[in-house]
Amino acid sequence: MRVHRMKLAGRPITGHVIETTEDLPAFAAWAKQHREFGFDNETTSLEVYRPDFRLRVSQFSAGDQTWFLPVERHPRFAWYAAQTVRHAKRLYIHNASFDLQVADRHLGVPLAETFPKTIDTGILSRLVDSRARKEGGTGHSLEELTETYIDPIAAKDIKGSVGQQCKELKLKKEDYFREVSIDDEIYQMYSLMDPVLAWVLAKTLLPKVPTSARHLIGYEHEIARICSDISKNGFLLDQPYTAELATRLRQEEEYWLMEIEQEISKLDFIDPEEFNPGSTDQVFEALVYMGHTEFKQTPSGKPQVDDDLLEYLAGNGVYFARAIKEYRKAGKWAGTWPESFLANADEHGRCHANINTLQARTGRMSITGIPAQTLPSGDWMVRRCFLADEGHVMASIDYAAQELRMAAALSGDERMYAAFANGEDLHQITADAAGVTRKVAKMANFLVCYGGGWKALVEQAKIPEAMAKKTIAGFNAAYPGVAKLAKQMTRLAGKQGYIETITGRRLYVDQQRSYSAINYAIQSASRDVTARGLIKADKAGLTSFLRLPIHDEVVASLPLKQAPSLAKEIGECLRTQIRGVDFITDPEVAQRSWGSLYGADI
DNA sequence: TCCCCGAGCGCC
DNA sequence: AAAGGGCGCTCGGGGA
Repeated sequence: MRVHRMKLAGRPITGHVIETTEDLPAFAAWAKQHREFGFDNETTSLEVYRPDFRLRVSQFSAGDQTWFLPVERHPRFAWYAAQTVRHAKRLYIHNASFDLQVADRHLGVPLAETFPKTIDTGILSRLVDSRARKEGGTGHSLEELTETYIDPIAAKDIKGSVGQQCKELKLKKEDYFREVSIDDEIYQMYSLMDPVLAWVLAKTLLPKVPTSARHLIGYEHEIARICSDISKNGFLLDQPYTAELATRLRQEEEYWLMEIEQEISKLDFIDPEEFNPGSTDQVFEALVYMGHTEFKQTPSGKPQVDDDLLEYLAGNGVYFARAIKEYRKAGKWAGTWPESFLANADEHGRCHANINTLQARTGRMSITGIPAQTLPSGDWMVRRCFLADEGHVMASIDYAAQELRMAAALSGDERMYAAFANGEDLHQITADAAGVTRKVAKMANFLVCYGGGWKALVEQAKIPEAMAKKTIAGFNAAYPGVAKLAKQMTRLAGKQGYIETITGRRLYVDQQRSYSAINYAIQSASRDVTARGLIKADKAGLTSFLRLPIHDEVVASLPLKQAPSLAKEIGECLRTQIRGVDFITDPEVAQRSWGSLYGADI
């Protein structure tokens, strides 16, 4: 046994490092005396389901005592870690979705057993203040929370020591946790402190959750458990198709690169060998040499070379612009999607998305790993990479105009309410009121919910100022209740610095942008509509069919024969009513691939 | 060399 | 009066 004497906020902390099986009885005796533990794991990476992933250490703490079990050393260490997790009545964990999926997969303690007794400090932190640090909040990393709530010096030490060690060991940060020796003193002390911090943070944060949001604590843990189950399910990848797609896109990229070099070699000013078409600055320079002088500016004042500009130039016969556009697209598509899917797949060819259930400041979820919320929807080729399970077909269950319905529910606008109740076309109503096309009116409808104004509409719809102003005025005339709500919420946000959603969530709003309050209220409450739907679907025993939640949609893999009825059942679970407004869903069943919901024929 | 950030673009 | 909300990922560039 090795003992580390540490300090946190002036108080002594004793760290015990188990080295041999002879140390285990002391750990067992200590663990037996406690029912509440801070819990954490050190692993080789964050990708729990990759074949080369390993659990290295499990750490438990209670009060000022903390223990380090090097489970990679001996199966008995893992057994003791599993027993302690089982024996606990309460676990305090920072970002529990990760550690509990680790415990599920590598210690054999199922999510259904661990989640109900867990307090996740990541969840608490987001209920106290959902903002990232750069948005003016505390942030949500262990280091940031420690700095804010416990001990700034300890926080700095933690981060500093690992950073310094990386330099000393000549390791990149991403390699550190895999390569560092388990006997390393700094690694041990860093690891020993984490569960202590989770324990202290939990006790500190619990009373800081606003009263209105108290009831969300259990609810958010439930959602986190369901989404962990969905992550664990994984999404089957069509590996041959995906590999072929990646190759094809890289070939396209190569082709366009040669075309670009051709064009550049026509200029005397630039060496084609030196030219990098991925660099916005260099593309700008080349365009200037070619005689183009009109550029918009980016927010930081640099010349803007975006798709709009390239498209415009390509339309005017500038082949170089077209080549750059196609080159960019092919490279981005290959790298962001098919190649990353292949790299992410587990040994059964399944990709496990990492679902951050409270990522956005509005509480909206985000998904990494499979960046599911960013896949192209105008083209099926990327979604075609994913398949329903053997004997299954893909289904999508999405809400019809979820956010606009929320605008109706929150504002109580009679015209909007009636439009939904009677199945009228909301976009047409705005179009008629403003005397513009339905397409422009539709943009305006969404824009107003985003807190936007006529200027944004000019940009998006590419229409003259006067028409944009007329459209926004038309919207306000058609739905006066929404305009009134926007005004009210803006005023409230400006006055108290935050708003409270209909589910009780407190959302801080930047003073300079208090107009965004209405969007926060709509987006956040909409997120809770989907999240409540997930809970209902889970209670109905449908979680094993779910593959991804995507804002206002759930993607599922359903057994072929029961697919229509199961899709309908999921749809019923998601469906709800708020203040008399129906949140209806539209279940859709297609073929085997996700792409078949977007036009692919398989 | 590593890390962070802005620009750009994909989605809801 | 007007104010476009929320994400993830990649790349290049520049600072440490």
